[in-house]
Amino acid sequence: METDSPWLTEQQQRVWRNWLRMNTELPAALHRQLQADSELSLPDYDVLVQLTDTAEGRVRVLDLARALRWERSRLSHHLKRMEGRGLVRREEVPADGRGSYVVLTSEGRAAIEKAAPAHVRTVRSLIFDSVGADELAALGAVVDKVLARLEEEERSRR
Amino acid sequence: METDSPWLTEQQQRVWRNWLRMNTELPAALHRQLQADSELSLPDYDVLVQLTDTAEGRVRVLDLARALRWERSRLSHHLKRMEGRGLVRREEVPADGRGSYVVLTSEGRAAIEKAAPAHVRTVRSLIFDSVGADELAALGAVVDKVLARLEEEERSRR
DNA sequence: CCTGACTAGTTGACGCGTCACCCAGTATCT
DNA sequence: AGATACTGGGTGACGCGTCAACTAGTCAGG
Repeated sequence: METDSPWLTEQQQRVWRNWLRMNTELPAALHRQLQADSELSLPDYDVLVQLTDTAEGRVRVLDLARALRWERSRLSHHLKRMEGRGLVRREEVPADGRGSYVVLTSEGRAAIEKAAPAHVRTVRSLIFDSVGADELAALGAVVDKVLARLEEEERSRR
Repeated sequence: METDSPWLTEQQQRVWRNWLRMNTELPAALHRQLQADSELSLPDYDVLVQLTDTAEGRVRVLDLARALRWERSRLSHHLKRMEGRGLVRREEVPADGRGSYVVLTSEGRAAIEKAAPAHVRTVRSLIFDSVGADELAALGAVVDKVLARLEEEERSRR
């Protein structure tokens, strides 16, 4: 009814619109920088980070999907493209005929080592350099709350 | 601000990762809800909102693109799909043989009127219900700063 | 009027992401 | 051993988004 009003307050609307806009423009800016300084996309970067974090740069596809919080299908598509560009390679799993490993190639390792410093610099420059520790804490609190709600919603969906 | 230290602090990393995750999961959740309650996608919704905000539900394509901050190409692609589903219609502009109007059809109007309440409810439930006015202000401040940096970066790019 | 620059909008190709479905290998139960 | 279910992973189709190239209409200068 009118008591819990169906719309957003002025302030909420303003923050919401800007938030949405930032959420489209920030990834776009990061993507541009990454493309300018390397041949990597943002998702490429995420995959390569996971692989470098792993001993031997070798992971089971499903483990990688879980670490990235990606769907198996999405990862499969993406790995196919990355494999085509020589960034990763697939290997069979001796113990399980269904599974496969994803292995970081030397090109892949070289690519992310080349790209990482400028990428981190860009993240810092676009966000953290202008956001103090107190603001960061407030932001973190909001993000955590929204994530908690999203998880709640996800649980209730199953 | 220590622009020379190459990595992020612990706190910054934590907030950054959660932020990224929220930025992928929040649109996904909103999209799911919209699809469940209507036949609209999030971009469809944005387009329809603009059209209903306009007198007569009739806008020049370029004006629409500017209002949405979309590229002309993206809008053109999207309008083609929406036109195929009967949500909008194109009309010629008498005064300028190049241009065209986008017109909201009655199906389009019905679709967004049906979808809007649940969508707003979801936004409120996922975000604003758990974020107080003080936190909202802090969030707004951060968002504004990041947007300012993005605009600065965009200007320097041209 | 004609030519050249500019503008409105479209198209095609490609990367990204989801959904529905498929396939093959493994585990289990009898 | 054979039927069945489950699991790891892949595919195809389609919507979304960007980039580069294109078409057609307009406009300004000669």
